[in-house]
Amino acid sequence: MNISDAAQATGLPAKTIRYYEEIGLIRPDRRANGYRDFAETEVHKLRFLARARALGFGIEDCRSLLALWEDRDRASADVRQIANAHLAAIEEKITDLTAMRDTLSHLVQTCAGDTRPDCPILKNLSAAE
Amino acid sequence: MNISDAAQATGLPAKTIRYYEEIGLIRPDRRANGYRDFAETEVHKLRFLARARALGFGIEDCRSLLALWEDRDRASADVRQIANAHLAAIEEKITDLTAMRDTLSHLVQTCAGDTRPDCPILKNLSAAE
DNA sequence: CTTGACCTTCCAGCGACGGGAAGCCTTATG
DNA sequence: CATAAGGCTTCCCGTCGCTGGAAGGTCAAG
Repeated sequence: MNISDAAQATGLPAKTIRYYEEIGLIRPDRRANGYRDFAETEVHKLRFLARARALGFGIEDCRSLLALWEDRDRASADVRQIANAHLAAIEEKITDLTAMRDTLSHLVQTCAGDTRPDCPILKNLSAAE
Repeated sequence: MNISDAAQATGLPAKTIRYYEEIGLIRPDRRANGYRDFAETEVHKLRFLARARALGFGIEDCRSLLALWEDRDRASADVRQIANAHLAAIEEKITDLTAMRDTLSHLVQTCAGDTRPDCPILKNLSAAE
């Protein structure tokens, strides 16, 4: 299986797949001509990675999760701990973004948005009380 | 006013202030010895930038907002348009993060988190249905 | 005069890729 | 069999907004 087929099968760009190999997340075989040759197990790993990334896990978390996935003697507590920490980080981001959204949406609503220069948005940026 | 005083006055790290000068957001004076000398107007700009960044505006947005701020003939519509676009981007991020959080929090709750290897989190990553 | 705290510039790195160049390999067509 | 198109390879630079650190000049206190 060539890289473009693996890309098609996983939804990941070929560039990303090469990058994952470079940083040691996957280890596809090589043919005599130097082309990567993706076995089904590597494709499966790529799909795993794609889903973990879609849930926002960072690369190092993905590396850990992948290792746990391949370890049949893992403790689910280890997986849960990673997921839990990530969940907390996401919730913090949501909190921050929500605060920004509330402030901004209030400012946008109070701004006339016409040709006059008077603007509560700039006023707020200029001197938040 | 030296850079560390400006940093103190604005809450921005000195490194960040130097960076803002490098990319042309501010233009502090220089003394004979090469030290930057921050007038009150530059400090004011820095405070403006700090607040805009805290609301999540990107550097280029900050540049535009700063230009509008200094333009007494601006139209508030221009300010509002930038803020509105940014608001939409934030809301999209919140939507994405919320979806991640919902999925993750469900998975974390259904994972026993003990010494057994069985784990719905890995199961989900392995094959989301 | 020395010490230590400033200040300066420059260079490298973060995360997770993406763009594009230069060059080899394969496949389809004339 | 030659050629063209497309796929594959590696390599290097750019993204965004800083942050850390090195090497060296400057200043104020004792």
